[in-house]
Order: sequence, then structure tokens, then C-alpha cells
Amino acid sequence: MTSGKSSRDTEADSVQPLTARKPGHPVTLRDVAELAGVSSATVSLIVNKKKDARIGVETRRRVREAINQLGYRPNAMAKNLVSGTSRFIGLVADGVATTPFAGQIIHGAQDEAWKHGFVLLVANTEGDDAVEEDAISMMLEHKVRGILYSTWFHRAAEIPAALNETDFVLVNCFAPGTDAPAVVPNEVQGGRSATEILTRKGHRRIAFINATTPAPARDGRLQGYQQALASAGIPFDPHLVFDAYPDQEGGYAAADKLLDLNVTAVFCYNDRMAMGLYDALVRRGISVPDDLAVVGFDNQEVIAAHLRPPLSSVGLPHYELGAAGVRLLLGIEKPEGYPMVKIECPAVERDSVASTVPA
Amino acid sequence: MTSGKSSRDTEADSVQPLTARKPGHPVTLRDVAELAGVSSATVSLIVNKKKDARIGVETRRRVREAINQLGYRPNAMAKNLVSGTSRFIGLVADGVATTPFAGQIIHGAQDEAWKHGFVLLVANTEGDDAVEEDAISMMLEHKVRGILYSTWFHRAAEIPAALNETDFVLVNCFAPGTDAPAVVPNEVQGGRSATEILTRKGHRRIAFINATTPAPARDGRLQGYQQALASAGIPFDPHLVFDAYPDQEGGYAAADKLLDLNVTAVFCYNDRMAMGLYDALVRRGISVPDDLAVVGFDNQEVIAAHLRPPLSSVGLPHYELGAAGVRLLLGIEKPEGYPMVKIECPAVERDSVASTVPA
DNA sequence: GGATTTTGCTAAAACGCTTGATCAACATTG
DNA sequence: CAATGTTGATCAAGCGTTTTAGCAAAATCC
Repeated sequence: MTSGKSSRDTEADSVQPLTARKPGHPVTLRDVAELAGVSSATVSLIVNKKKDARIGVETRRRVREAINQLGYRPNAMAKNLVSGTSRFIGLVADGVATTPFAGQIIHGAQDEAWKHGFVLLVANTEGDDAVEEDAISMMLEHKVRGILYSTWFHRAAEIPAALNETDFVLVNCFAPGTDAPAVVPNEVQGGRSATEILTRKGHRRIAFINATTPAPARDGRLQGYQQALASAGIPFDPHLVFDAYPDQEGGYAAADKLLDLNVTAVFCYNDRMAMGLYDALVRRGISVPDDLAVVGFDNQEVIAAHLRPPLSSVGLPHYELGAAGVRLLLGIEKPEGYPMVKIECPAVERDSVASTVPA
Repeated sequence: MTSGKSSRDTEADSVQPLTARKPGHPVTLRDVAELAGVSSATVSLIVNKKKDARIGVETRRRVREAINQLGYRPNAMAKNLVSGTSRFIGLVADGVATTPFAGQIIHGAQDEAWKHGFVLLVANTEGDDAVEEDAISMMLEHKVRGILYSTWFHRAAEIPAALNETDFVLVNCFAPGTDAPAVVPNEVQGGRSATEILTRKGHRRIAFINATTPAPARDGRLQGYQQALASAGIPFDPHLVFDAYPDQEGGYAAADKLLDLNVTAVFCYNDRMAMGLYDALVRRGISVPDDLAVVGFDNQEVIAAHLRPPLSSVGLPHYELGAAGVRLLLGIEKPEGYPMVKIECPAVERDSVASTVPA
């Protein structure tokens, strides 16, 4: 039944039907060359706009025309095969697509890659090691220019062995004890900036609701908080710092503790906490910012910009993280701190901090 | 007899460790073949686990060993060149990466593609036509299996001409007047489900705050609202439906109108509106759900799950949209309604609707 | 013990493109 | 006029695979 296909290719080559036969046009350089009556080398030279190629103007015209007529598209595979290297950059994420704002890493990487003529190959591992290995293999097999290994929250990470087979950059994570290039948010500066939003307005009793969960963010932001106090000449009071689970519930629950402290301002570990805190305050008739100034962290648009009043916050530079990762990978820049590059967390001031300190 | 091509020059080669290949020195099939003392054809057959290939067990062993020793990785480019088709699926998005939850389209597409051995090529056009054209060209040149053309909100879209050069599926958008395959959320069912959360609990005077912005969502959800009322035997009262700008401000401002209406429940066009509405209600001392039941739409985790009380909502199935898009593209399924496939919007009940109707 | 089949493996032709080496004209020199 | 450019285009050798046809040796059959 299933007989072998007849193998008479002798004449098939010389008599090419112009119509497409398969999904996509199997229009090749050779087809164009034939139509234009030139060699395929000539067409190649024209298509690639080789500057030092000497091609007559008339020939050029004919080839151009043939290209249009046939709807020719170069075959990137073949091109890559010859050049030995693709224009791909791999991005393996442990969950970037899952969490809303961290998708910005993809976005930033994609934009920057695109800018330099590269395309992103995205793989989401969802934290699964087997998937991760497959993903990296696949990228390696596609001869990617390099790999961005990213995590959805800032943390220490182990470098999968296979990564060493190519260039790579860690994004939003780092590998302690190695000199692997990494780009991460500057949590210390972020904490400082957040606190400074408050000190600048004259606040001196500023609480910090930190996270209970250990992470670079937790330590860094606290450190930044302390720095900001120090440079404002405010003594650090450990009683004004306490932990809560970093979500709405945590923020809501933190309100009680907070109100005993007699503070005029609060810096919350993240926006979700601030959101919960807002809620608790409203129910107590406490006004933001008139009675209490609040600053968040993460600058999650959908929360911060739309709370009432809009919440001042400090953003995690996910987009920049992705973009900088690509630049590092391509060797376009070697910023200060390399191989451990810290990206600034931008402060965004809204209305949750008044221009004067509450009485 | 194996022809003795025994000029093994570099001694370093034979002592190569299996990990950490240098990024500039690709190992090819031929290298493996030489080490194992077989032809490259043999290696190819083994690597690809060809079922009907007849290879001796001893040879197989030697080749396996050589592969490990050299750390061989097949070159996907070469593979694709031969087969004429890649394992790529393109995803061009007009802003999927920008809006938080729609990144789920990428996620869903990526997972589903991966499941079938395909990789996603992502391009973000940010609505720029030139970028879009470039993106599609690039995908075509990479001989993608097909393209997913997606938009960040559900809308009508024009099909870029180049898309016709390959298989494609519209995701979260559709092309009126064509029979282009498209997969979109079922807004009508969504509106119905949202409203039914309320009717099921006995609510009969249910307001609907619709969006001011024209969109399939606006019309569909209204229609669904009406359907739900009808099947609950509740006459449709146009006065209970009014428009507001679909954000927090809109919801906040809508509270006034709402309270004149003497309704026991509200269906908001989206969660952000509901968020604003919550705020307005709290300030008036009106309790959700005891005084007023509220249902949102979009099921934006960061809002709905964390408002107080958590908001019942209906989700936009972005993940499924992406996944279904891939399945359609690959011809894995041809669901009802093809070529216009509607994906269900799942209702998520939380605590913003009480089990009994307010007095 | 030849004929036939099976087994194990290789040769070699693609796949579509790039590129250094050539080459045939013709134009310019000295 | 021979030597030397210039110009415009072609040749052909790969790039790393897959795959079909084929071949020698071993196994099986009658």
C-alpha cells in the first residue's frame, strides 16, 4: 500500500511550476535567479545589499522585479546554517508570564533584542527543572546568540549546567559565589527612594512594614530605609519596623500595630500591603494622606495608580531588567558594577503623601 | 571496512570533558561519527531514534558514548533546512506584554506550543504597523509553522496582507467579513454568567454599569446580562443600565447614580470599576455584600482576589485563548463555531455576593 | 551449496544560501 | 601593443542535517 514515492527527480528540477504547492511559498533564490536570467549568487548579492558588489543597474532592476513577482522571502534557516549563528536570543523564565508585571521582562528583552535585529525565543519553565533543561537544550540547538535566564521575583538562583555552553545573563536573579553576569533591581536604592519620598516632605516618624519572607528585597529595602533616615538625620528606631505577610491581608492586619506607633507615615514593602492598609484606614476614618502618608513598592499600575488616593510607589524596573539583560548579553554595554548590574528602581509620586506633614 | 581517516591531530580533543563546550567550537554530527568510527548517516539515525533503522547494538553504544563525550547538540537550523519547515510558531501581539493579564495569551500559547514540540517566536508591535510588518516578515523567513495574531483587548482587527503567506489564527480579535479563523472570549456568556451569580442568589433588581467605550465586550456583556434576566423571569429595565468610563474613577462616580436606583446588586463592566465602586461604598458606610452585592469582570487577581470582601468576577480566558489559538493553528482541534471560536469566560465566586438577598 | 533474505552500515544527493575565487569582456595605461 | 586595471557576473565549495538507494557480509532457506 504505502509504496515508496517515485524517485524521478531528473526533470522535476528544470520544470518548476510557479504556483505555490505547500503552505508558504517554496520560492527560492534559484527561482528568482532563473526568472531574472542570472545566477543565484547575483541574486544573493542584491538581496543582501552587499556594498562592494558590482552589479549592473539593469540586472539589479530585473532581479528586483523577479523578487516581487515571485514574492520571494529569504530562508532564514539556510542563512543561519551558512553563517553558523542565528539571530535568536533565548529567554527562559521560571514564571515570568504568570505574574502580571514581570511579563515586562519579556517585553523589555524583546524590544531591545528587536532593536539589534534579534528575535526572542521564549520558554516558560514554571519552575520545572526538566522543562528548564529541555528549554535550554532547544535554545542551544537553535544556536542562539545567548540566553537570558530570568526569575519572576528577585532571588538567588542556581545556574543550570547547560547554560555554560553559551553566553548567558541572569535577569532578576543572581548566582552567589560565581561571577556570572547578572542584572537585578537595586533594592537598596529603591528602599531609599521610597523613604525619601517621605523624608523630603518632612516626615520623621516613618514606619516600615517589611515582608516576612526572606529575600534580597526584604534586606535591601530595609537597608535603603535606614540610609534614607540616616541622611535625613533621623535616628533609626527598630520599633517602627515590623513584618507582615506581603499581601493585602498583611497590610490590613498591620494597621492595628501601626496606629499604636504614633507615626505620620508608612513605607509598605509592596503595593498590595498598601492596598490592604488603605482599606483598614478607611474603615477607621483615617485619611490618606492627611492623617497618614503611605508609600508602596512595586508600582503595580492597576493598584497604585487607581487606589484612592493614588499611591506613591517605587517601581521594579522589569522592563529595564530585560532590556539591560539583552545589552549585557550582546556586549553592547558593560555598566558599572559588572558582572553584577543593579538597575534603578524609579520612584513614582502620587497623592498618598501630602506636601506637608500631618500634625 | 571503515576507511581509516586516522589523522587525529589535537590530543586535547580526545580528553574533552563532557560539559562546558566552548561557545565557538560547535560539535557536528561528523565529529561524532569520526570519533565513533562510523558514518554520519549512522549517527543521524541513532540520534533521531529511527524505529526502522537497523543498527547494531555495539555500534549504538559507541555512538552514544561519542555523543556524550563530545557533548554533541544537533543543529536545529540544519535540521529545519532539510525538512523545509521549522518547529516555530510566531506570535505577534499589539501589546500583549504591556497590559498585565493579557500576557497570559503568550503564556497559554507557549505552553500549548511546547506541548506539541513547538517554540514560540514572540514579537511585540506596540501597534506600530511597520514593526508589525517586519515582525511578520521575520517569522515568515524563519518558516514558522504558522502565526498567531493577537490583540490585547477583544476587538475587530484588520488582517495584515503578509499573514496570508502562511497559516494563521486571530487571537482575541476577529476579522469581520472574512472567514479567518479566530478565537475570542465569549462575552455574551460572560455577561450572562456574571449576572447569574446574582440572579441565582435571588437578586431581581440588578444594575449593570457598562463601559462607555464601544467594543465587543460592551455589547456582548449587555446581551448576556439581558439573557440572564430573561431566563430568571426578570423584566429588563433600561434604567438599570448606564455607562461609565471603565476604570476606578468611573466606578467611584457611578455610585451616586446607583444609589438612587434602589437596586440590591450591581454587575460592573470590569474589576477596576468595581474597585472604585467599593471605595465609594465604604465611604458611604454601605456594606458589600450585605447592603449591595457586587460582581465584576476580568477577574484581575491582584484586584478581585484582594479587595475586601474579595470580589466575585468573571475571568477573561487569556491563557485559554492563546492555547486554543495554537491548537487551531496546528489543526489539533476544530471546535464548534469554527472558524469563529468562542472561549468560555469562567465565573469566579468570592464574597462580594451574599447567600441571601439584602432586605 | 547456491539462492535468497536479512542485517548493518555507508555514499551521496539534497535543503537554500553565502562567499572567495574566477573569468570574460572591455577600458586604461605606459 | 602588451600589460594592467575595472566591471559585471558566474562557479563551486561548503554550512550540518536527513534520507534513499545500495552494498557487503551474515543468516536462512530448500
